[in-house]
Amino acid sequence: MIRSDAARNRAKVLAAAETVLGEQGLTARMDEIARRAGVGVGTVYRHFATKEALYAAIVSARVDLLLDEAARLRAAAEPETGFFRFFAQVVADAARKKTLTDALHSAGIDVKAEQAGQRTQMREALADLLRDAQRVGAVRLDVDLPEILALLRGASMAAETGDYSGPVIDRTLAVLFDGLRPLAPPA
Amino acid sequence: MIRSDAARNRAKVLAAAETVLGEQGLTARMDEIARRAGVGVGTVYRHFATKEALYAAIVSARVDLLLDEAARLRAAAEPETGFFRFFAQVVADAARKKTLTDALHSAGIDVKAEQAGQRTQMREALADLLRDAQRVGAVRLDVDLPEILALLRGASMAAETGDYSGPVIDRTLAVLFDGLRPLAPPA
DNA sequence: GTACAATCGGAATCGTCATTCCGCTTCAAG
DNA sequence: CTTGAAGCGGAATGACGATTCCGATTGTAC
Repeated sequence: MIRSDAARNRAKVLAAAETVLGEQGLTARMDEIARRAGVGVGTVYRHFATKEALYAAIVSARVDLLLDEAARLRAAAEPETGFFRFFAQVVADAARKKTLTDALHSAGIDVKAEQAGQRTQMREALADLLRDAQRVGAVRLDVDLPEILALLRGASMAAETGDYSGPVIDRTLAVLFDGLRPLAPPA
Repeated sequence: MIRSDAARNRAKVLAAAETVLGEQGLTARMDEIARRAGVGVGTVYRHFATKEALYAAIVSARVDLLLDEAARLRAAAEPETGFFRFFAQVVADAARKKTLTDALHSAGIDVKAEQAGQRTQMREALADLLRDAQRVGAVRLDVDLPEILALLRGASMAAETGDYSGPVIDRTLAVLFDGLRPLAPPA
């Protein structure tokens, strides 16, 4: 039987962590997270073995949501827009909260099995959407997944760190998307 | 009179720091820098008050080089290509070494006066090159500096953190540049 | 060659967290 | 209502590194 207070506290910790990590990223202190959850540090550690584990739990949940969104877009069978919508979705998500997945990664912190799996899934989801879009001529044929990943990462990181207004993000994406469309009929 | 050994050591420290910080970024330890410079930590501190100061000195030098390049491109009076060349130059520089300017910034470390000045200069250099390119129709008119900065930051950060091969970077930039070109004559 | 100030090197210090520990409290089964 | 187990709070611990300190060196001026 799971104690009711334990469940409640776990939820409070997750919520607080999502907020604090979203605001301060990896530099946030465990004390701060505990404080905002209205709980002692010990309690945080009872639920999550380590700062990294707590972080992973949060990121993982967000990635799952994005993967769902990808599946939904794919099912909608609108290959002309699905890819672009998903791309925009990811960037919007990054803008909302500091994910710092890349910071984590570049900091050399090991990517755990679960995360590796998600990474693969994300990659596949993008590849699928991209292929669909290319099939119907919505995206030029001479781009491949690596370029897409680079563009998506770049856009996400910029959105994450910078302090851009919505309109700027929209215009930035517009430029990117135009670049991805098929070239005008060559001379 | 500046002692000859002091000058020599300062140079050694700078060189080592450029290498080490370039490889490991901000997480590099002062001991490591000292060791690679073949010098004691105390010596490092005699020349640079703080890790941040050392870091700033290096970044500052690199930015100056980029600013020179911008001026040179502007003087070359080839408005069609200057902007694009500079953009590619910055990204290539980021790919070569971890600048981590943004990491620094997002870490909340104060930007000193000198750096603020360089930031402004960089901004102006880009604005100039952009204006020139737009004047001759090499870049679409509905993009402005903020979007350019977002794109440049995104591309640089992706290049910095990721492990992309040269060809991928080239294709990525190609997409970006195509997106920045004037739209094909509307229907 | 001598003297003195500028430098050195690197051990010791200090501060900052993540993580651990443990006596106290609270839940829920009987 | 009683009791044992699970959970709690938060002080204490431990590691890691930046920065400081100071006796030993070394460069330069005279």
